[in-house]
Amino acid sequence: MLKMRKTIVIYGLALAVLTLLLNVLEYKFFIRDLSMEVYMGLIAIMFTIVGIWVATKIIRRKTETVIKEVPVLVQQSHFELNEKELQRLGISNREYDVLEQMSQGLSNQEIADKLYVSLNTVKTHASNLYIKLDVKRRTQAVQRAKELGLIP
Amino acid sequence: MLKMRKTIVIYGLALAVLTLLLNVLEYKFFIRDLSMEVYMGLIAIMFTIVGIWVATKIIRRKTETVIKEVPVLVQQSHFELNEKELQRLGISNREYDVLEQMSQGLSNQEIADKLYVSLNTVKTHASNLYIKLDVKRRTQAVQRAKELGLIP
DNA sequence: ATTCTCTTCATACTAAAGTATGATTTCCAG
DNA sequence: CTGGAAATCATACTTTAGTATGAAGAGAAT
Repeated sequence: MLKMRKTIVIYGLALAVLTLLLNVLEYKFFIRDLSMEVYMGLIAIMFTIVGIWVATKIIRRKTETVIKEVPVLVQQSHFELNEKELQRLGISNREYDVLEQMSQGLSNQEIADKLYVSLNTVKTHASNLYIKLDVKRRTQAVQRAKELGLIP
Repeated sequence: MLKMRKTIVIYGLALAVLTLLLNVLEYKFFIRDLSMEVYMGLIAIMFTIVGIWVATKIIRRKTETVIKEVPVLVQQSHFELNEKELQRLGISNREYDVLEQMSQGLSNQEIADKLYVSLNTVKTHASNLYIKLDVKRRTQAVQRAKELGLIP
């Protein structure tokens, strides 16, 4: 609002200066000889320019901010482990580790290497997992685990 | 640019109308009696308003577009098959059938029974799939296929 | 007509997965 | 301190998965 007042002051001054200028021109160069239409046209154009200038001064600060909401697909960033299900099914820590690696598509041997245990150990954990998840194969285990929110 | 031309036309018309109006006023109501300053002031104010109007018409198009990225969790509720990938990888119809059943956690034998083909046929399709998907195991194949949008 | 892909299937393997059982150690709770 | 769960591993075995190779019919494309 402070700037508004400033704009009005500037506008008033500009008007005064132009009026003076026109008066000076009027008496010094006999512009009165020109037809009224041309005279008015000049003033009109001048003040249209002034108007545009004023408008830009005012409106520049009132730029319409169009907030365009662009939907961004987020790949499952919100996974939260369903610990209740884990407990309910009685899945142990190590079994869960194996399940995780399984869901990454690793073979039993690769899981064994990653977890620093023997192949047989992984097989045992896997077998126990299948019983607890009530499935027969690892592909089903991964499917079921995802359904139950045990893995992302 | 089309809109610019339209604005100019409107402006020209407005100027003409106002000039005419002033001429009519001039001869009918003896406005000439008013001092030149007041007369000019009125014209100035009028055309300042016109200028502002023109300016708003022009400037309104300078809207600041703030692109706000809204994260949208897509729970893959509506799956749309990525046929381009299927073609790119050269996966045949039958191979895709096997892939689908595979992702359901079925064994090769179960898939064979479901598709009314022999176990060996399923194995062949599976093997070819692994080559095309560049994976080694069915678990990885399912994973990869999901990433590529081949299966839900 | 013949080349090519898809589909089917077989045989013969190798590799991996999965089951069953038992043993050992560690660690926690009753 | 002791019974039980958890974790580890082994041996032995069965079942599935996966590879390699070849073959043959069907249909589309050239």
